[in-house]
Amino acid sequence: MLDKKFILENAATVQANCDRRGVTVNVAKFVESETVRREKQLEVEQLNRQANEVSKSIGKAQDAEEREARKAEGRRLREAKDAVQAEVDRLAAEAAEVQREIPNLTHPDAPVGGEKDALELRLGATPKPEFDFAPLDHVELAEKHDLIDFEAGAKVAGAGFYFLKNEAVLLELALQRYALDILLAAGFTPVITPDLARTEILSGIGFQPRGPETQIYSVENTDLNLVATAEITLGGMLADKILDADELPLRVCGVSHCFRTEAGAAGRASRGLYRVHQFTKVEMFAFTTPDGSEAMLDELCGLECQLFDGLGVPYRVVDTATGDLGGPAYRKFDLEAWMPGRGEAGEYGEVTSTSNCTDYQARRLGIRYKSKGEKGTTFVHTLNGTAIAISRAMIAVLENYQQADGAIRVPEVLQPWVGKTQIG
RNA sequence: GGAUGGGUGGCCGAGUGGACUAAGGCGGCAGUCUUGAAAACUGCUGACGUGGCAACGCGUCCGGGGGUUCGAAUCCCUCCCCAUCCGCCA
Repeated sequence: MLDKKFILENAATVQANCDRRGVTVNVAKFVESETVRREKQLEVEQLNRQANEVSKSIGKAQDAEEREARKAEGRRLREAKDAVQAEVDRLAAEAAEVQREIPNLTHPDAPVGGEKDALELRLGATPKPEFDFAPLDHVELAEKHDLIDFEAGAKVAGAGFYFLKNEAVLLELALQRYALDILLAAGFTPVITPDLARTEILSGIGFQPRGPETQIYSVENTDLNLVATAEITLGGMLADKILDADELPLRVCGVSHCFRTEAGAAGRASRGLYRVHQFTKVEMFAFTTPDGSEAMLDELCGLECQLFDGLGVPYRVVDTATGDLGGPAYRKFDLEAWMPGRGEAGEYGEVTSTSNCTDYQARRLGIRYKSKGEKGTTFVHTLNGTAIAISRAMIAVLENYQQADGAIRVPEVLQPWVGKTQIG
């Protein structure tokens, strides 16, 4: 979330930013509640100070009568304080409600508009494959080679779940190892995170688990939720910590399962593995100083490119438009892989996403840093990026690597872990 | 699931109603000594909010919430979390 004082002092800018992002928020209402709250808060502090003075004087009272008189005075002051405090609490809740809805600021270079207005920045190293046959989509390929059982998934857990079988299992593990090796070389600390997290952590990262259109599965009778991404657990890992400036930037990568309800999403574009309720993901996360986050966003995006160039999958990089940014993101780059079986004659489909969330998450999670020899603390900047989301990477690999005879070649970088050069 | 013990500043840890203005230590910063460093010694050193150019002042904060009291880290209620042991278990 944004700093209260910042919103007060830049109300017009904040409102304009919300409008550009297509988020309906009444910033003026926040300003009104917060302004009055501050005035009332001063009253509370005055009354507290007076009451404290009275309390301290009681021990020095000369006689019982004076002591009783001062007790009464103290009681009166505390009651007066409680009344004003109640008003302050009400106003604070009112302001907080608006504050929670206000998204992060936006990078000035981000394209303005909606999903269609994403700006293509560059293409990957691998050209789109030229097929002299009609390519199959991953669902057909998976069926042909007995790689995925959607029917059993639906029976056991419902539509959107699946069993991976045979080489698909080896591919999943190979993709994880492939990503981890590259990230280890890039200085990331590998982590396997919990697959569940407390509501408080989810909302710190910017998810709203109990809302009506939530993407999040919650566990009944507990405060736990299935995580939608390891971004949640990796950010939460350092919640309430004060780091040393020397430790920054901190790079961690987490392996977790990801669970998403995908409420309201269905249709041809969601066929097969593309939009599922559960998948495995290797996620990058970084904590930086404020002046280090822009470079880190480029670093994370560069790693995503390295990963997909290495896999030999064609892709493009896009700069997400303002209206399509999630609340915490200041700027977001997506990699869209070429999926020959998608749509009528192949389409790009999102496979990774990397965001600079500046201090928006850190402020909620209480993650700060301290520089040697300086007083005070500063909120860190947090960034996240997909290394490999297994299900979508698997679509891209299967569809791009299919052969005329129906076999699927295994990308060279995965062969050591898959243990074969082709499937079928 | 059962039993017990815990949650206090960046970290460790003392503190059972009024000088807590939270002891002490570690760490950090500055200085003395030293060619330099280390050691030793001396001093400073929590967070957030608020007012002030500043010195500094005021308020809040001892896991969360509620209560008792003129006054709570301390007493009461409640919830959460952590540790250890037992039971069960991959």
